[in-house]
Amino acid sequence: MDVKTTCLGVLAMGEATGYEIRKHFEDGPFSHFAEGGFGSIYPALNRLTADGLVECTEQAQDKRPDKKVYRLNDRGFSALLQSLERAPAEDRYKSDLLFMLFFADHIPPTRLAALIDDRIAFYRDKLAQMAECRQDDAAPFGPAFVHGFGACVYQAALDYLERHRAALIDRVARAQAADAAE
Amino acid sequence: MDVKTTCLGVLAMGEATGYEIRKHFEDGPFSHFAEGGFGSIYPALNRLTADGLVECTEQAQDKRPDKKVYRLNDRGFSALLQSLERAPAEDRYKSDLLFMLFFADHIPPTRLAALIDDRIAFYRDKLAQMAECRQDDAAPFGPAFVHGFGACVYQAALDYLERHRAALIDRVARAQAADAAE
DNA sequence: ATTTGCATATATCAAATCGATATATTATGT
DNA sequence: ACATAATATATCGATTTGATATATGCAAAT
Repeated sequence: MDVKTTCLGVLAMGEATGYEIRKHFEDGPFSHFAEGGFGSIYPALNRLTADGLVECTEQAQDKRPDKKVYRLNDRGFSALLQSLERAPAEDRYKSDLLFMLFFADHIPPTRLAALIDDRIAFYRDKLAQMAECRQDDAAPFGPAFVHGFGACVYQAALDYLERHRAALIDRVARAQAADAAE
Repeated sequence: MDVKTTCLGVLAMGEATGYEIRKHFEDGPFSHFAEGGFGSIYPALNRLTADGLVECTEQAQDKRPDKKVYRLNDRGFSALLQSLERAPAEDRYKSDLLFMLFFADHIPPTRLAALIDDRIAFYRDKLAQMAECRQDDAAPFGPAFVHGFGACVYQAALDYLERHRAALIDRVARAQAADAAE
């Protein structure tokens, strides 16, 4: 599922600029499972336009760069539906924090605490933010299902960190103290 | 955290070939939070060798390509510890399946069921596999903490799919039937 | 009996993506 | 007064992905 396809997905929810698509990847309902920076979004939109899957209207703005508003057309919507027929690739998860915590035994306990606390705060924020945006009843079921999945997984991650934080820090502190004493 | 650093991480657990590092990314204790194919691992190992962070011993094999066994040296270990001091990047999660399920309302219920069932089977396998590899008591705490985190999150994802599978499929089926009837 | 596929191993390369930077203006916070 | 964030597009080197090439042994299915 490349950036072109995820852009089609965002545009299926309504017209948007490249800048707005980026925001959807960061904050919106796509943020839990899609990604993409400007460096991939803008070329993708150019390509989609050239391939005739989206249409672009330039809107001049006072004291701002021109907006390029992209809109999905019928061929674009078909392309999106086709992408839903292919077998999904495996999920991909990458976490610097978990890599670091794997080597927790080599990290000072105070830093360990700071790292975990930051992530706890992050998950709390995320969950609070997600709790706010409840859907209206007429909404389609897909987005609600995916939203619920994201919330559920974030909650599990948060709970785990809160439940095991103290034990990890305590054990590492003891081990390091014993090691220093030799 | 680039592939060079994650390779250092794997090599900190013991010497390995590029091929074996790949397997660690796929199955081993790093698989929940690190990634990398041959196309990034082999260049990374060449680079690490050139930079003097790892050492390489070629082992000729009968009827097999030569093995290149890589081993972390002191400078390499220092580099790994230094990477633990930097601020971790945000986690990155990408899921084709969730993208597709976001548009569940456009997917036939039978396919929806197949997609979800496949993922349920995947999570069950993964969790069974993870349950097997228990650690010995003398092991460092970091790997156990990260292992527990992974298991906890996978379990939450599995539970969610099992609990909400039927409702999603049922609702989508009704909506599509109503839509077809017009 | 034979083909198909998987495991062992390294390597390369085009295409895709990332991450930082450039440009320009306004609004907001310190 | 000054710095930072937000709005908006664009580029570009560096990194990563995903597919393919090469070579062989072994096991399982046809």
